[in-house]
Amino acid sequence: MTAIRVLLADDEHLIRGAPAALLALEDDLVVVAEAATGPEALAMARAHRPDVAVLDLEMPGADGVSVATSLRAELPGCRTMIVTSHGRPGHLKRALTAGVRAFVPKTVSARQLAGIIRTVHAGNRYVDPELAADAISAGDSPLTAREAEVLELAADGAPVAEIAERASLSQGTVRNYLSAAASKLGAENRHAAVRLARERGWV
Amino acid sequence: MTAIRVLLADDEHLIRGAPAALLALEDDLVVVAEAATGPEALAMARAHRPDVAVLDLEMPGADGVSVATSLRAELPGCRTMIVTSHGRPGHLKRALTAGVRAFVPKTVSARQLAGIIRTVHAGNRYVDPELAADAISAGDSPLTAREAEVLELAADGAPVAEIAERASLSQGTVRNYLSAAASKLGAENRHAAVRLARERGWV
DNA sequence: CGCCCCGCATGACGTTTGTCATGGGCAGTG
DNA sequence: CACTGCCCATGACAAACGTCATGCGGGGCG
Repeated sequence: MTAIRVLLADDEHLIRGAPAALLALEDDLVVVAEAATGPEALAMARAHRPDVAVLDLEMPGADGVSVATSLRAELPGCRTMIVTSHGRPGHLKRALTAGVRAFVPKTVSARQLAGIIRTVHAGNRYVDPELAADAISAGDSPLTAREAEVLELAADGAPVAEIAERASLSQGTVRNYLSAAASKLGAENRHAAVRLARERGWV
Repeated sequence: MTAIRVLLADDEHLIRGAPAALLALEDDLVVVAEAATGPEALAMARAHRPDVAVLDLEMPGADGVSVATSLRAELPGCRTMIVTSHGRPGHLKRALTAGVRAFVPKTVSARQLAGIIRTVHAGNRYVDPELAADAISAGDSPLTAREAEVLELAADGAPVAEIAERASLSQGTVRNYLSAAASKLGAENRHAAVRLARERGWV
């Protein structure tokens, strides 16, 4: 049996260090490449053609999900999985629709991670039960496309006038969307709405 | 020479896994305890009396700095150091004034971490050069105590009325502080101010 | 001591925002 | 084709917000 070839992409070097521990215990895994940024991960994947790519969700350059989509197009044989510290429900959904095979919080142990890598390599999927429950209970985003767009422009606390200009909309319209979004999310005002949408991964 | 006794506290299991790799390479370090939350870290420290405590900044229960202050009071012989993914200048300052001996980003390798642990155990300090530069250029918080307090209450987008009640202040006063804070930070409104203050670690 | 500066606190005033009613255009569905 | 839901826009009114003038009290300085 030939070993599973793994690509590790994470800007936190300590996390990339974990597989060293992994290798000491598991002899059917081999780390063929490491990367600290999104673009670097892509380049490494092209060069080394891993069986499984383990991607951090938050990386400089490009986030894990977008790397996964690129990878899916370029290297269909390569399975991808995401690890993250912040398990937002929306991110999980985005990842799964991007064809990611596993979604794992960084709270797992190296041993568990090894198991999940094997699961993924065997063609199966894995999602952390906790995160899955959150995602299901949180449900889908109730926001329309425009509402989400406007809410995103409001994310850094910009005044309505600026948002209206950047979205090429009337101020009244912007206020309407913001109001609609806030009420759909059960928020008192748009800023609280932004916060909630962020928490659920809808922005 | 007897080995350095280390406590590891981090909710991300993968990070705690790194020292396993470390142990394979370094024979003068021994991990005597691990913890995933703030309170757990304290309990473990009391039970095992480590030489050096390596604490994550963001943990459930209590953050690394508050654990460090408690530790300093209870186990003066124990040196503390902080590791973190998000290197905010303000956090570094808070940590140092709390008597923490080292402040390190998670981008370091396990080998570097080992070196820093030795440095700390020898009685020296270490701060990541990058973070130090940021902290110096960012400077001190220009906010007065009340301004910071009110800004913090405004952090989740609450309306002024609620903030006023929670701070036992008049609404006008709250608006004043918020306005002052925003202008000091160069922000257009309080929400942008909150965002900026967060980035700099001043809240 | 008298002085001034700064932090703290408040109410008043004009502006921005949230909300609601209303209406037209446009796509998808039964 | 009628219907429904989304998008875009407008105007009006009340509530929330930002800014200013003002006043009080304590610490540093001449």
